[in-house]
Amino acid sequence: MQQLLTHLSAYHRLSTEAENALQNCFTEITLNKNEFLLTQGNVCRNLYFLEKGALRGFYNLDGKEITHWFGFEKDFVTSFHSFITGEAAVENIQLVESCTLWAIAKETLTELFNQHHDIERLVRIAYEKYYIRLEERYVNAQFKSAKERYEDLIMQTPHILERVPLGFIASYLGISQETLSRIRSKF
Amino acid sequence: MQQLLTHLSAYHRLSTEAENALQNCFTEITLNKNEFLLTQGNVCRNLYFLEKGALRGFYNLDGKEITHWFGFEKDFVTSFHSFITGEAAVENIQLVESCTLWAIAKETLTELFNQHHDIERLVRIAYEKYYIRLEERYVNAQFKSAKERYEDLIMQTPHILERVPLGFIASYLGISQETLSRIRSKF
DNA sequence: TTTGGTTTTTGACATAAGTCAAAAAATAAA
DNA sequence: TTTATTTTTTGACTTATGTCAAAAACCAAA
Repeated sequence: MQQLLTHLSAYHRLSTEAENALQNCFTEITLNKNEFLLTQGNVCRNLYFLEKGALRGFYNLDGKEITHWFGFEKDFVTSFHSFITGEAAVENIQLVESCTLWAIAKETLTELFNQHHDIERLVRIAYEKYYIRLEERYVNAQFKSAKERYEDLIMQTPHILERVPLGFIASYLGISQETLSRIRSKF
Repeated sequence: MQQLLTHLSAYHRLSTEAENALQNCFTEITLNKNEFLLTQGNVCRNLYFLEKGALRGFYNLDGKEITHWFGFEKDFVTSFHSFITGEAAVENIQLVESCTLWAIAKETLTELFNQHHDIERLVRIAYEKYYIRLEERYVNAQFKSAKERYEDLIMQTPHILERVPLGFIASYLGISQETLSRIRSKF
C-alpha cells in the first residue's frame, strides 16, 4: 500500500484527506503466473496498480495471440477501452509472473473524483503521462524497422528479456518470433 | 465559439459559471493553407480547438517528412508531448487547408482547473477518449497490413481523400506513396 | 540423470513493401 | 489555351519480413 501511495504522489501531491480516502478504496489482489485478470468478452470494471510481478494484454487474431502491451511494477493496468466505455473487452490480461495488485472499481473511483478534486487531478495528470508514452510507442510501431524497435525495447526495458518469453516479445514488437531470433543473433 | 461550447458539452456538461469562464479564455486564430501553427524546436504552449479546416503534424526523419497525424473539424490539436512536458517540440504543425482555431494557453487552462473542478473533469474525460482512439491507431499500425490500414482509413474518414494529398496519407499510413498508389489501383 | 515438453534457433522459400526512375495525369500560371 | 509545375501512377528490381518445417537448446520434473 505504501508503494502505491508513494507512486501516486509522483504524479500529484494529494491532501491528507484524499490520501486517506484512497487507502480505503483499494483492495489487494494476488494471483499466480498464467492466471487471468481479465478474459475477452467481459467488462473490465477495475483499475489495477501493479505492485509486483509482470503481466501482458493480448487478443486473438486468426488463431494467434497478439500481445500488445506488458505491465510491470508501478504500472496502472486495465483494459482501457473496456474500463472507459463499459463495453466488453476484446483483450485478455494474463499474468506472466505471479503478481501483487491493488484494485479499485470504476464506480469507487468516480465517487472519489466527486469528493476530491485533487484525486481527479492526479488521474488527469496520469492520463497525460500515459498518453505521451503511447504516442511514442505508436510512432515507433509505424515508422521504425523491426531491428530498431527491438533495440529501443532493450534500451528502455532491458530486464524484459529475463522476465518474458521471446514469443510474447516478438508479438509485442509486431514481428514473427523467427525474425526476432535472427535480429538477436546478429546483435 | 458556439461550436466549441457545443462540442465541449459532448464530453461533459459544464456549469454556467465554468462555461462563462471558458469563453473568456479562448482566442480565435485564423491561418492560411501551408502556414505553420508550430515549428520544431519551439515549445507548444497552447491547446487548440479546430473549428474549421485541416492540418497535419509531421516531423523530419532522414530528410523526409513523416506525417503522423491529421486534425479536422472538432479536433483538439497541439503537440501533446511538448504541451504536457514543456519541452521543445520535435514535430511541426502545418495547415493543409486554411483554418479557424480557438487557442488557450497552458497556464490559462491550469488556472481554470484550479477554479473549476468540472473543467478539469471535462479534460480528464477528453483524455480518456483521445487515449483509446490512439490505442486503436497503435494496434492498427503495429498489427495490420498496409492494405487493411488504408481500407480502415477510408471507412473512418472517407472525406480525407479529397482534402489531403496522397503523399501525406501514405506517410500517415506508414507506407511509401508508390505502395499506396498500387493499393488504390486494385481497390 | 533421463525423459518429455516447451522455447528458441536455423534453413529454404514466399510475399509484402521499399526504392529509383520515368511516364502520365492533374493543377496552376502565363 | 498553352506552358510549367506538382502530384500520382507505373515498371523493374531490391530488401525486409513472414511462413513452414525441422533441429537445437533449454527446463522441469520423475
